[in-house]
Amino acid sequence: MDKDKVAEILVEIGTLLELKGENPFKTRAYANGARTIEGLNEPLARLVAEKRLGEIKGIGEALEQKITELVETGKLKYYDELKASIPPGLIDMLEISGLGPKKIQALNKKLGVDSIEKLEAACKAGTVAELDGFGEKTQANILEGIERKRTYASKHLLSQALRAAEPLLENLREHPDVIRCSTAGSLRRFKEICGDIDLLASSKQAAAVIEFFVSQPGIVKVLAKGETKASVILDGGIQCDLRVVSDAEFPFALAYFTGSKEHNIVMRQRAIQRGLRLNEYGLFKSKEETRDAKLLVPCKTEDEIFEKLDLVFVPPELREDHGEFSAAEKNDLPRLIEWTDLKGALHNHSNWSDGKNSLEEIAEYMEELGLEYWAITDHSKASLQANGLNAARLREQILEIKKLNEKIASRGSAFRLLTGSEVDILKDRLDFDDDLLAELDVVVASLHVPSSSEAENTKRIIRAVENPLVHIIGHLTGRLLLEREPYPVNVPAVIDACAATGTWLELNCNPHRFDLDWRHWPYAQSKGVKCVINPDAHRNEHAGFLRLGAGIARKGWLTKADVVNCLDGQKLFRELQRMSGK
DNA sequence: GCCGTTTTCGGCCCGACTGTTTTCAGTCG
Repeated sequence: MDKDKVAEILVEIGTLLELKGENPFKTRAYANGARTIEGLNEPLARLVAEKRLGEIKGIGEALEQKITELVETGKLKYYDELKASIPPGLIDMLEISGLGPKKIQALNKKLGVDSIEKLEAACKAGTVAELDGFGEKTQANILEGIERKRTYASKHLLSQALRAAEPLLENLREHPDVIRCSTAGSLRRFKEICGDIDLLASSKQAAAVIEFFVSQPGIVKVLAKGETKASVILDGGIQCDLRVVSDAEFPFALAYFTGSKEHNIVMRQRAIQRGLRLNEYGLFKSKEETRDAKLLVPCKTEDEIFEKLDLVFVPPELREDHGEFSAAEKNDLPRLIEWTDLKGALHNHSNWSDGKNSLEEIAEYMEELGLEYWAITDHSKASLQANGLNAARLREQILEIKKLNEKIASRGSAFRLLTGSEVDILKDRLDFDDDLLAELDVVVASLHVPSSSEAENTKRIIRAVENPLVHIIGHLTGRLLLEREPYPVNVPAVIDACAATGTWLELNCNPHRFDLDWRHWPYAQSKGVKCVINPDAHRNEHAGFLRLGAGIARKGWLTKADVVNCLDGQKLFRELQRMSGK
């Protein structure tokens, strides 16, 4: 069993224990263990075989035994028994906002509710309101929560969350009572999927800012509104929370609301170890709760908070407790890539296959953006649904692009379109012969019709990796976020193969894909495998995906040196030619 | 369930908001 599946089961055990009313620290131990396993850079099977799991922080005796059983037998008796003891409907109920383990337990024990349907019926019959600790209001909120869960998914693409957040932030910024404001939460950390939007503002007039916020256009419901905090549902179903603090508190609140839960726990632990207390209002020289300004360790920015905890500044994207603390302690954090480092892209489409724009339109637009190169890699003939090019049309396109490039050069511009193909990885070969591939500047090989077998997919992809004419493996796992699971493929094995041949791996920055996932990049980087951030653009506006892609690359700890399309035109052309032996 | 320069037991991050209460439990982030 692979590490992702193991991690998934550990998370589920944590959830099940939570529903049983177990000690919350115990349930957290499972969630922590899952994250630790997920973030391993070493093959889990090897750690198990060498009995070294226990050496990892966060994995104790009990978890070591359970993970070993999972890896060696593919099953876990403890998990199966636990799962059988809890009606599956209770887990679904956890997704209703306002319902947690305690309430669900009470509903289950006293009313026999074990599914969302039964819960809805009980609410409508009025029996929920009669329970101790419940009331009319709670009953109504549960019904509303059920309705909301049905109407809206509670997960949103990063790009959608950004689009919804930007106008709100813009308006807040212009409000006269707002001193500073920022996104926070998963959005600021650049998670590929956001559950909600977190906004933070500083002001001397918190109440006025809250009032202003809840009256914004596009708000369909106000869920909660207090003196310093409001929660609303936006058109489209995204929940948005605003917190308002004083300006002195702002950096502390920003750090607090940006870090993942796990990151924040470590931050607070570091404060405690230093005899301090950290919360969203400040860092205090105190062991008890306080907001006493005399005890405050003043910090004007987030940098200073990290400094006081003997850390260098950790960029928001890294605040996941995925190793940033040990690196920041040693001043060993990488200088992450910036989106402005990107000089072009190597996987894009035109109206010759399934894209919208013509070659001329693309060249003009990308040159205008200040990019140095843009590869046209239309689909190959096997992708019928995408109007893939056959050999004759591709050769025709190569000529077109050469002519267009001459025209651009004659104007004295250094911008170039590159010829290329996104060639299908077929069952036993690539969709084009090597002769044709050798005529192209860039070859991206992608698997579009995977098999259901991991071994088979991995074998096909590695065969493409080993073809010296293939520069890049496109969207390695084929996932579509919130739509389609990744197809089964042994990612570390492909990374190892790329390391051996020098083949590049794509970070497809279409916001529906973000494939390869950021969690895999530290391993790729450790093996010296280079990344190419590609928008897979099907229309000119998709060039904007590059900015998102750089954010995801930052989340994967990548630097300018790790990303091929940070090279300027000349260097990149030389690299492409060197790889294919020209 | 994990962990240890307050160590092998007794801690484990912290505060806002809501609804049900009349001092607090549950939930959320």
